[in-house]
Amino acid sequence: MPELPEVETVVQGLRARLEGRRILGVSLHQPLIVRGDVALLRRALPKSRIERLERRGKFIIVHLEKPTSLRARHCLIVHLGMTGQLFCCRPSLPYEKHTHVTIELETGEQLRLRDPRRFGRLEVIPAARLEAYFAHLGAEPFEISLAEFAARLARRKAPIKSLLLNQDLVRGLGNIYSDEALFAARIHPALPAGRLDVRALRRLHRAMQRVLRAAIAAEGTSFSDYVTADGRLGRFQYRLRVYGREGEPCRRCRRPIRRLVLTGRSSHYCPHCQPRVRRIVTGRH
DNA sequence: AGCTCTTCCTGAAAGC
DNA sequence: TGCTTTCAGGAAGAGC
Repeated sequence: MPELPEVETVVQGLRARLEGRRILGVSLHQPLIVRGDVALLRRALPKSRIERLERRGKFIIVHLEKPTSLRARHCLIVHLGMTGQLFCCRPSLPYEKHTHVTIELETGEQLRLRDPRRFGRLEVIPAARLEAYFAHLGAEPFEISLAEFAARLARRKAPIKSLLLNQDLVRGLGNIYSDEALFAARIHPALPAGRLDVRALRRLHRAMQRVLRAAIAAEGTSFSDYVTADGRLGRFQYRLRVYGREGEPCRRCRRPIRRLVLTGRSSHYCPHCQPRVRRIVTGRH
């Protein structure tokens, strides 16, 4: 599942092959992957030059220079959903199933978007609408201060795990890195966020940044479909402490990792290393 | 406003 | 063995 480290790895890998290059054309094999104005996408991409790539949370933003055929600058926005792959390849590479979009580049290469589960999206918007488009998104995990992080979680009653997944607070964490950050900070995923004390908040703020940096250094976690921009696998799956390890021994205390469901998402944790500091009323049982 | 549930989609895994 | 059912999850939108 592409989360911040996977998206960052893809963006870094694509920069050298895309920035400064011109787009020749675009083919939509599965138009349903496109959100918003499909006609605009078909108009804006051909003949545009790619100025630069940017990541915001789990979104990829391709900034396009203004082609002579259009009045304004535009941006291509890509979200990889949970099985999306965005990669450069030679045109001779056979089309894999679920390849939805092909973008032809002046270099002779192709930029392809493949996404078996189709939770991803592709959209072109005028550059002037970019900030409004992302207005709801929370802060970057590497930019948010501890004070701001604490303020956003204060008095919230939802489980801390659920709020880490909420992109409006902090952007970029998904199920894997939320679980890993909570383990590293020794915080139980079901704990209401507002009950975290200052020390727990500091541990979580640090753990979140440390886990994400380590995952970026390892080029992400290849758990299901994720590959880098060159089609290689990430390496962080070998360093996961709790995610996907239900029943296996905790790497710290050797007790079995458990799994519980919070707001429809599985949470992996160690009951011993991540104790409930106070009794939680869950409303279940 | 805050929180939870549902929906979209496919393939792998579990169940019978 | 082979078919059917269940499950996984990001984020938008509905509902409470």
